Amino acid sequence: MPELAEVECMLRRWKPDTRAAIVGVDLHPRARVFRSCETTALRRGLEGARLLESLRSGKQMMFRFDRGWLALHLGMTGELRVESADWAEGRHDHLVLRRAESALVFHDPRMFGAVEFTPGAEPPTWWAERPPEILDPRFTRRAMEIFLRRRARAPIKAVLLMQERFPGIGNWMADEILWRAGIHPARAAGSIDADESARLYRSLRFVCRGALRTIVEEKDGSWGDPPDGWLFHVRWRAGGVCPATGAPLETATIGGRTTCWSPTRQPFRRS
DNA sequence: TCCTATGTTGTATG
DNA sequence: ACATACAACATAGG
Repeated sequence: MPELAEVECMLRRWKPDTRAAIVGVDLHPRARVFRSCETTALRRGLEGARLLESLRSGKQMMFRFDRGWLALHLGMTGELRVESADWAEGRHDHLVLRRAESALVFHDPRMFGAVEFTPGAEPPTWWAERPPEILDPRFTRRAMEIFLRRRARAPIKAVLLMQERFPGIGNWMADEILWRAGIHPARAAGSIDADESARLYRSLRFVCRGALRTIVEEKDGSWGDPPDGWLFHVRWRAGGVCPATGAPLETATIGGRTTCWSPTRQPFRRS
């Protein structure tokens, strides 16, 4: 499920609260989501702790407590919820942080998600070294182009999914961006010319901004759909047509992922 | 039964 | 050492 905007939406459910301390931590240490987590340190660090700050970098979430840093990744099916204080954990509720008035729940059926805990005042180094967000001024067209040149032989679709340069982009957003930029997903990243690169950069920022705006409008803790006219609304539909040209869409596996594009708007060509 | 799934990582190969 | 491709992870739903 979760790409940039959905992760942001989940993040906002776990709001900082400097008054409410964690009074209980429920978890099953053998669950796969704890594969990189020292669960005894997590218990020790979070019992009695307060959530000071909820942060996000791409799809990665980071919760700063007064006694340590809790990193969560939602994988393919992860969700964050806030439930009542007496919440009885269900089958896929892997981590429950209980407070006096409510419980913070991390739920993930497929367990591709991950939990990590770093005790103390300093965050882990990977967090300190996180790449710039796509909407950050430090995400420059030049930095994007240098990255594309380094990944010259890989399909552009696969390159857009690389979190080290395009944090938050997932399968549907990558297709949306390439459709908007008029670039065929199988094009080699190194063959993108200056005009295409300018369109790609603009589309990246447009789609990120648009996706985030839809979630900001939501009040009830769930996210809305992207705006009308986006590829998103038709990309999984059998017989879907391009919102811009009306021509039939195409689907294939590119970069290891199911990919949808409009052959009329995104013709394949070298250059 | 078989196929799919909005993600990442380890491993093999070039 | 670096870039690329792909199986594997675990579960639910069509």
